Amino acid sequence: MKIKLFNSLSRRIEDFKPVSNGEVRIYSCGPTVYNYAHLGNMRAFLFADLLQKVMKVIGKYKVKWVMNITNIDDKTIRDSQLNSSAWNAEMGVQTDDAFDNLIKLTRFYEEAFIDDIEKLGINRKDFFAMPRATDYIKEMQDLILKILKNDFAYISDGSIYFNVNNYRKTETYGKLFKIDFDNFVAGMRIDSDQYEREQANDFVLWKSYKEGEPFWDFEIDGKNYPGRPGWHIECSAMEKEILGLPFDIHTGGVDLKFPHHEDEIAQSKAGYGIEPTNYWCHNEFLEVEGEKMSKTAGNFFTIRDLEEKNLDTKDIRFALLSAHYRTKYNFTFAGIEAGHKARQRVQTFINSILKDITDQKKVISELEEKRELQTPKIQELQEKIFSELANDLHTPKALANLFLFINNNKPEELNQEEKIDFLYLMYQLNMIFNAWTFEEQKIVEIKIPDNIVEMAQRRADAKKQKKYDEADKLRAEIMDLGYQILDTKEGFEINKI
RNA sequence: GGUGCUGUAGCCAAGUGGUUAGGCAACGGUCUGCAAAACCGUCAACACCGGUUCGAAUCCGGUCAGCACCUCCA
Repeated sequence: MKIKLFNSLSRRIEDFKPVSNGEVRIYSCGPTVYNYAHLGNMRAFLFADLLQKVMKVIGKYKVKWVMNITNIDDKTIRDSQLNSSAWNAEMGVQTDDAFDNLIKLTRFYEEAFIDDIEKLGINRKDFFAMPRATDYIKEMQDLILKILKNDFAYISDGSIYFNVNNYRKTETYGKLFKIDFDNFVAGMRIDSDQYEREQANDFVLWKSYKEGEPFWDFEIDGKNYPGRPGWHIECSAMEKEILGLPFDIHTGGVDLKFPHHEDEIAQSKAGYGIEPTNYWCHNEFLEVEGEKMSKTAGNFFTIRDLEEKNLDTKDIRFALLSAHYRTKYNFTFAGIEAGHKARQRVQTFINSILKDITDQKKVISELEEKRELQTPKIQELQEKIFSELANDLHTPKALANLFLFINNNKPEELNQEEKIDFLYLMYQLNMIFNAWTFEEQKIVEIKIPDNIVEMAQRRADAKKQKKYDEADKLRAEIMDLGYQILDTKEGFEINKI
């Protein structure tokens, strides 16, 4: 199915056409690993994951998905410095080697990051690569040399800056973000080091070495400029090296449009002579109870925080995916609960279908095999759901269609073929949403301890004799022991909670 | 100041000029001694004021309110 995407370059929804047939190359701005990623970060990564999954499942593309790990920047350096208060024992022992400390700290948070996204249903195996910035210093230096050679950069006080004014003579600076240059420059001068730069809005490509910081040698025309890369150059070099230019889609949060992505375009054009990508896709922010969530504001939740509050990470994924990625998502605990209920309703429906299938085991084991839908009813449902997802990843409408189907169809009214088709469709859909399970539904004989069964029996007897106080008391006791009594027409059931 | 976004029922959230978005909650019902679960049903909205139109949540103008980015930030 043809995919449509909103492209930040044109500010409209466009038909997606890959650079090479049948393959999509995606680069996603990844985390800066100086702390645990928070839920707001996660929305960006969930969006990127949604995109690559839709490309695979609905677009039938082969996907190369790259997400970088920014492990060198002001914050990773700050927090890894000797005697930093951000250091903890799990990272190891600090040495007087700044680079060694940097790697220890960032590897620690990198591992934590991957754990966290996997909890949210993002599979690390889906990444073609997760390059670390420090592994591509050479490539960054090569790009900087090219930009210098093309006269779009200058050296000042040991640092190297991009010359925006020169660039603007022949190129557009402000493709993703309309810039009012008069105002923009004036505003920027206040906080910037104007003595070092020809223009306040010139951004840094290479920062000169400072005492106690990790650094790399950089020889230009026989002279060494020890230092480290600027933030924007990292992505430009890595995406070219790993994916080649131009690749298909670059993702990130809306805040990255400027300056980060604007600068990526400029660097790539100025150095390689080509823009990095054909489609820029940006997700909107996540807010908490209507307020912006950010690292600096301190009102953020990490995945770990939410797990401590006993939230199911599957519910978090589902809730975030049930809003469109280009609208602000308002995170509330009530919203997560609503998402949980909604997700369970679908699961219940799937389970009732499974219950009615004659050879469940076989059907489940064959779900992952390629298969054409046979029944018009489910074909129609698939068409509705898939075309919504293909239309700029419209998950809310896709889910609305699913719920309409569930509301209008009873499991027992579907015939055997329709049931199998439905399961197959849901299996496909689950490759995107990662919210449901397909497990054999049987009357499971859970081992209930004898004393619990005995108590339940006593409660049933009490109930029969209309001694409800006693019955309720026993029910409460059983609940405290971790079991739940459910009355049925036949008698009662005991479930482990 | 510049750039941009948003304002839809109790809450969340789609809406591409005309026909039920959807979810949660609530309420009613089936089932229960009561519950729980499940299922069935009901319910409501378009910030405000003008305009265009046979018809506007949707287009245009204005007003008000909120938010974000321009500074590290997904």
